[in-house]
Amino acid sequence: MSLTRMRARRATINDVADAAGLSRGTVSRVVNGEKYVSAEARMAVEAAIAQVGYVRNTAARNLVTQESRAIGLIIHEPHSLLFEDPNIGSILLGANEALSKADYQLVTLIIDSDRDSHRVADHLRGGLIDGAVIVSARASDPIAAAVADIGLPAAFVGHPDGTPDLPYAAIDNVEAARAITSRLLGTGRQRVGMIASALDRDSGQDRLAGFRAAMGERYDPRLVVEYPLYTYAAGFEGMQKLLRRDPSIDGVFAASDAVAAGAMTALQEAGRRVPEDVGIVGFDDSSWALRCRPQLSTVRQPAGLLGTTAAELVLAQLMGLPSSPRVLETVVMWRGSA
Amino acid sequence: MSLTRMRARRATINDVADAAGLSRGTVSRVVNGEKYVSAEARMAVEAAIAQVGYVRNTAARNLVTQESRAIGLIIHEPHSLLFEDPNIGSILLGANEALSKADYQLVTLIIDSDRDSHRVADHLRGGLIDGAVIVSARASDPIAAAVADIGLPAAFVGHPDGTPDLPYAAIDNVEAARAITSRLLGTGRQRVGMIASALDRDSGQDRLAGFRAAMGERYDPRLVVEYPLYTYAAGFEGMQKLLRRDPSIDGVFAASDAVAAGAMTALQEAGRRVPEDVGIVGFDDSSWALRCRPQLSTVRQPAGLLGTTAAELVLAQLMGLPSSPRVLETVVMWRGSA
DNA sequence: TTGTAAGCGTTATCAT
DNA sequence: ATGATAACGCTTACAA
Repeated sequence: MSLTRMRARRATINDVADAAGLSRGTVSRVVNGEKYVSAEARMAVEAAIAQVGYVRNTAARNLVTQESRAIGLIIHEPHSLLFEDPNIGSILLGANEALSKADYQLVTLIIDSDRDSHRVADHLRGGLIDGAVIVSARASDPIAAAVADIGLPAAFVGHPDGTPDLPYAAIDNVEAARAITSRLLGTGRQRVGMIASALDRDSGQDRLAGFRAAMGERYDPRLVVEYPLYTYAAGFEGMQKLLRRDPSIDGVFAASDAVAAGAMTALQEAGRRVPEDVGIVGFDDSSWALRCRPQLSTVRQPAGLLGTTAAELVLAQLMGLPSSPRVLETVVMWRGSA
Repeated sequence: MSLTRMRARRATINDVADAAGLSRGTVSRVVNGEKYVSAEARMAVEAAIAQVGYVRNTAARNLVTQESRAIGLIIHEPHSLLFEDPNIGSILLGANEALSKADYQLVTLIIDSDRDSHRVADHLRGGLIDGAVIVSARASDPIAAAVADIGLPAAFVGHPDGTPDLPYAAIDNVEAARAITSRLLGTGRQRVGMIASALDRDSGQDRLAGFRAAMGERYDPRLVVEYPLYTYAAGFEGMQKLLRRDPSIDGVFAASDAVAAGAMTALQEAGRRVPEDVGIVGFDDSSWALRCRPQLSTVRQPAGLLGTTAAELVLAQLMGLPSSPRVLETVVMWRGSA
């Protein structure tokens, strides 16, 4: 006595062909909307499809066509950033939009452990994906190797150094940081510091470098504090530390809006007025910026466009076109916080 | 004259077999780490693999094994929520953790247009995925149909009604809303209102129902305002509206922490002290809660666990185990805002 | 322990 | 316009 199978075998193209009294070839042509099928054949096939409940097996199709029409987007962020950083959502949506338009499926793969890292690398190698957009890769992890391994068309968002020679979509963090710091200086501040973050990433390093460049002679390492992540908490603690180090501080560049928001809270709790007593500027022009009171002066980073551009970079490679790095414009948004 | 092909054909298992002087079968056994291969054969194969640069084609493998060891996570959120709602990141990470442990690859599919909706549905149907976790499906969209179509093992996060009879991982929004509203009432407030949101979703409806239940006789529809999204902006505007409607309002339940944060800002700009003049409570215990001054009293929603549980629900189905809805505990976090 | 060969469900080429 | 038939790259009985 045997148990009844719960789920019936999926109908194949053969079942359709049989039901329609036609060949597999014809069925395939109908399914793919090709020319050269008679109206009657088409109708017969369509009826048969409905009758047997056929849906095409994409895996089999991919095997023969040698493409998947899917692009991976790999996110490798520290746990907390997935929550705090609004850019990443915009990047995702931007990439999705570009790919959707080209009729590619975006599949997002997240890396949150070594195990993930290897599994994702295998996924890339396996031919399940035609290309990849890589958000914040670590130079060391297996992803870069996998991409190189099989010459997978890929592009970075951002521009970590030490990574393979791939096209990227990025902004000029040093120039943008220099610009907003100069503007802050332009309000007449005498003692300006920075809450730097994520120095293990190119963006973190570059923003610090830009700050330093703008400060020139006035740069004082004692007025710079460093935190590993672009978080509200980093800003809050960082500002308290700066205040302790030099109570006369009257300006601060925070490495991101989240950091700036934390700093503003710390400042206000310490009884300093913003922007009268201390001016504060951020980076990103994320939703944080408008939420602060006063609203944040910051650098607008075109997060969505970064995603879109990176996606287009891999699309270009897929079409055999040359694709080279693209650096996008940023603009200083001057509001009430400085 | 013909152009040189840029990328060489990928090595197949046949190439390895040839290079090693062994059969495909043996190579396959080595690759899959099976028993019954001699040490010398294994070494020869490994050498050959390295020599020809072989990586197995997963699509082909999936075709024959009839599984992909991948689970889709479908996110269908209005644009803005992907940025404002921190829960979704937690859900993602939670699901990923559970699947990673079971050696499944989580692939996140996002839906941001009708076009996406259909493409994703095809992706599900195509056999590229063994199961799906669905975050906030609309009852109407093609996803539910696709899942039903082929009987794909799936589970919801949350519990939209009108959706097919699938297991889900959710919290009891009405009970939780009732609980925190009661607590707010317990502080002696006389005029308490609500900023309701997302009434097109089960969570939005249920939170309103819970509020209403807690208010009983005291429920006054004039003290309830509604907004489509759980956003800071909704809270800000909603609070202003409530204040206009009844300046004597002294308590408010916001449908989410983001909403509560907006409300708090509006209150403070209007010169009301929190919690002295008006008490405010939120929902989620997201990172917003600790960011507010005073910190938010709110309902802790175990977002990560929701993701984990939903993932386990589909894993169970994959193993042929029964899987039934699971409702997770929430707890009231009482802090300074009321 | 290893080799052989039959699929997995498609698409694509070539006759007809 | 349609039908055979050969791939696509792999796993897996079954035989040896």
